[in-house]
Amino acid sequence: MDATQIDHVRRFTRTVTERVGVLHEHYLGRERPVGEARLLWEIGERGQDVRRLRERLGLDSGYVSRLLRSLERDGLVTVEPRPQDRRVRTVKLTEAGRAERATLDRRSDELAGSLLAPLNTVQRARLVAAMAEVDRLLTAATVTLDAVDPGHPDAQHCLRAYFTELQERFETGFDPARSLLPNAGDLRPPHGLFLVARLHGEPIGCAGLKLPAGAPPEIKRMWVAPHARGLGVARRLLAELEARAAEHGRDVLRLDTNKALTAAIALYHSYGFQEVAAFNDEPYAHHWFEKRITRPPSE
Amino acid sequence: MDATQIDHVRRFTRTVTERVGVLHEHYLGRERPVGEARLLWEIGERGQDVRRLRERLGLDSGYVSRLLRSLERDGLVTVEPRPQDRRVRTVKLTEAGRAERATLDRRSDELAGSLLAPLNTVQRARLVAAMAEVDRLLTAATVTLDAVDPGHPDAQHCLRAYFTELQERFETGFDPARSLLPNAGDLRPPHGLFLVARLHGEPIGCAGLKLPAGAPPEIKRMWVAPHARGLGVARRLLAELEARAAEHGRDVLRLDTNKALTAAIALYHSYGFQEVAAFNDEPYAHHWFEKRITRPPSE
DNA sequence: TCCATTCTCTGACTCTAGTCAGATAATCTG
DNA sequence: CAGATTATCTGACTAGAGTCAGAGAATGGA
Repeated sequence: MDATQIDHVRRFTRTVTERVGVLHEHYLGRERPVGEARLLWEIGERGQDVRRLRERLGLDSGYVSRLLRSLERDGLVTVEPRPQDRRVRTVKLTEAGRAERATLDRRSDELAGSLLAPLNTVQRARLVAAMAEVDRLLTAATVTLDAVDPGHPDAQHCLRAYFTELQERFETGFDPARSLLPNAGDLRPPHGLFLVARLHGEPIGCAGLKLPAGAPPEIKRMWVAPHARGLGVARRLLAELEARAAEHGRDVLRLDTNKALTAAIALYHSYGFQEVAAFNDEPYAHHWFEKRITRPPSE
Repeated sequence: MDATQIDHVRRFTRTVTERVGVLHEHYLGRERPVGEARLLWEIGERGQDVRRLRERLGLDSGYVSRLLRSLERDGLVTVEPRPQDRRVRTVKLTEAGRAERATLDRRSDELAGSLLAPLNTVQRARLVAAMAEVDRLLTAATVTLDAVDPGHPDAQHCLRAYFTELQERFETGFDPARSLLPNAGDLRPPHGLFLVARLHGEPIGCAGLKLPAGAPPEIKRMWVAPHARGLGVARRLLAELEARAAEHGRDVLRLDTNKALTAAIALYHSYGFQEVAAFNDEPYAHHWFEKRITRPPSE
């Protein structure tokens, strides 16, 4: 990370906070305080639990409560206990609330328009492309990787989604019980580990590492949610597993995969894996890969 | 401006305000309120007039005064009347103020670093490049063009800078009195007009249009400050003059230029001007251009 | 010289945004 | 069923950010 990079980022944050920040206030913070507007937005068309709102916006419970009272007074929302659990309260937009949210929506469009308006067609296209790139990479930078127990709800969520996807994509279908790793529970220390990738707290990907005694470690159950693809999450998962395997003193990494998973196969190649002869009799595998582990790539 | 462009911009502002905005608060708003920090930053190493600070930050005079008192109490700045005009007060950083500003500076670097940290080398390079592009184009979008009297201080500033530059770049030097337009005062209605481009209120470029009765309008005195080049300001000035000439019912636009101004010549070509035979005897001109005016390009 | 103007400051406000310490009600656990 | 836990609410605060109406000093112009 060199000084000119830092300098560019600083210029960027300065320009953006000045230009976008100021306009943001100007367009969105007009007749409604920003806190209420954010809440109104986050409630969404279909309603939300108060608890979730608090989590999503990272706000104090008392504060949210007060904001909701204010929105309620203005007739924009209704707050009611959830029938199944009357401690939890659910917020819904009223007709007026929906209308207010729609104007916020329109303001957002106006803001976007005002940023583009002074530019000519070529500049606009470039700005939009650059913004999409910044958006994508900043989003990628907020993805966190954590080792969790394979039984953790987030891990289970990813595994279920993974199995469903395999079921759809393999020509033979997929039944985890017939695979060589029927039980993901094996992917916990000391026999392995399991990583979950999260974006804004939501699980969006996973990868497991099997650490058999006396045999090379194997990558298993790697998956990234469709909406999170293109962020480099899979590559980060690979790098993290490689680093962890190295920490365990291992010097080679293995994996097997199905011919239907073309994107994954391309990733393994580009990440430095070499195709090798079958080293197990996984019924769903068509390709086997191996990579010698060095120190984790210094950055 | 289509819907997917708007959508990309909206995603961008959302991601950026969430990620950059939050970190900004976290890193910069620590021991000092944001208002004071901004002020401290804007004072700069060499001191500033209070009036200028107010203008730059767009703050109420009472508010700035209060912020300065607070910084003064903390021993970070000294405020003194300016000897020439004792109404105006000038703020200077003390040693402690300079130190505080340096820590803000370091925090800014840390913020930038934290944005880049989770990414790998390739992603970093891409993010930085995209940020530089966004920065450049958002800056370009904040440039304003206004018709002013050629005698306006901002116009005079640009003309002086323009003449100085020509003096340096023409092999023969340049003396405005020997040119065909000795007096820029002719570039005011009804015989012409004069545009000034400004960025954050500072003049960064200009262009004049001569509207002689019975002859095609001519572009004169077009200049963009070196630090503002690459923002498409010259192109915008051309487009604006073209539109104004069209409003005056004119259907052709002319200009002459010196062979030393290669970038300008390239711009004229790419903007649709055709080189023509000399239509005047401007002593400093080597090339003469003409363009038929249509309706201003619709965007 | 006097009056208008410019620049800054002070006092008295307002509104957001948010924190913190309980109180209360519903639900879960043993 | 008692006690712990969870989800929400209320009251009492604080700090930041800014507005507005003058007051007062210095300066410029007729």
